[in-house]
Amino acid sequence: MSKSASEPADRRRRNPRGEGNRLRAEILGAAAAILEETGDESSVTLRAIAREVGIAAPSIYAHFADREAVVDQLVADGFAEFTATLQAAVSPLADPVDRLYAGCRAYLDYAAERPERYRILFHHPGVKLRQRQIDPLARAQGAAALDVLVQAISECAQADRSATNDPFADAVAVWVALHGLATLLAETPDDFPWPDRDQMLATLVGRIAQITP
Amino acid sequence: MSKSASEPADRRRRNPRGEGNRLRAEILGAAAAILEETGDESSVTLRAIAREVGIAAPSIYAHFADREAVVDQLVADGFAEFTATLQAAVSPLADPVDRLYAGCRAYLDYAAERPERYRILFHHPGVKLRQRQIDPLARAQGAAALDVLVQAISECAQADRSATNDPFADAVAVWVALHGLATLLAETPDDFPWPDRDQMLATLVGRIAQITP
DNA sequence: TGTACATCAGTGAACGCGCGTTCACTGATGTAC
DNA sequence: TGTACATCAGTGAACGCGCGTTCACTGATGTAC
Repeated sequence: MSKSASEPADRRRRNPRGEGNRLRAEILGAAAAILEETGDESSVTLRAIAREVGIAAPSIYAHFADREAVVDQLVADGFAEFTATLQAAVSPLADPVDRLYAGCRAYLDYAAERPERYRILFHHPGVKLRQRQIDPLARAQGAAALDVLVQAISECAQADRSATNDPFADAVAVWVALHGLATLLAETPDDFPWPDRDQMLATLVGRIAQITP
Repeated sequence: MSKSASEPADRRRRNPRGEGNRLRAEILGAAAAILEETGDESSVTLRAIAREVGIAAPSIYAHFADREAVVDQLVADGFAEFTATLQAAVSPLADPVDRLYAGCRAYLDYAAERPERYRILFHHPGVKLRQRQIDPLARAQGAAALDVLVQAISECAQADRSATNDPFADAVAVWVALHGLATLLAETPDDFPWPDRDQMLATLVGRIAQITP
């Protein structure tokens, strides 16, 4: 009916000349949606993406070299988003202990809200994939995410709020614990008797980073 | 050549009447091998299993209802094996702190030696799978594995070697940390600057379970 | 001991499906005149 | 302003593949007599 030319939801209207990137973004969005809905990376097929977007499958090749390239971009974008989320959670706070806990909470929240998106950041199925070059940008983003924890713990130590004498090792330990908690929360049967989330965080983060009470 | 009748490696000799279970075991072994080699559950196909064992694919249906049943059995057997490994590591030791650390070390060793086998214990890809009934036996085995940690920490507390006042919550926290460490050790790039494994264990287990020095 | 026969572990061909990818193409859009 | 044309975003048919699963079957094994 109403074919108002500027309607952004007016989907299958072909994109004007310079704006091929609109389709590119739609492809990535559809891929992310399928990943989250199915909970299975192997369900993110070019044909499923094309169905979701409403295009023909070969149209994707104008924007990505192959299926692998789409998934790689999903991982790269996910790392950027994840790291930005952590940094945004930490930056407005002044107290170093508050910053540490806020970063950890943001970590768990991200994993809870986008469990599959989170998962693909740290799991690359298939031996061949694991031997493939890891995108250096994604790598840097991952390092930046870990650095949020390293910095927070260092600040705690400087403010005499942490007894750590190896902030990096302790940040890695906190990361390990957060990763375990994030993934197991998503996999555990509904009736598993999880302790309270904040008690859990206090146990894991507070004790591992040796936060003084 | 030598067709010595009792040769166990004499593969494609048809099994005698009552021993159809021999093929069943071969199927599971092949499935486990494929899983570990490819690092990808979706590579464990009935046809791949049949190729590996040296049978026709439909032969599998005499022993399993469908592909799903094979993977389910892999998970169930994995849980039994994993739990038995933990218990075996703990049982010969007397000192409660030694028992706790031995259990944790066995946990990490199992995950390092059979990374994919370990992974499928705690990750069920696909939303539908996650809604499927979890095998009650596997569930009980999982609870028994966690119980190794709960008992060890309780014993530490009773021997005044741990300051915990909630052994279950602290055992869950240790489990979370072990799971995170086990999975991240397998996924991290080769040049990631991991702290020493025993330092890592001391940090995670010692601090979380509040082991007194 | 010898023979006929029932059992049942395993087979081979076939099905329909969804996939990634290729290829030659179409037709709306923007531009040159 | 009007028309011819080049561009290029997106198409539709087709390919070969590996998959799960079905079906009617085969033929070695063990047993009954």
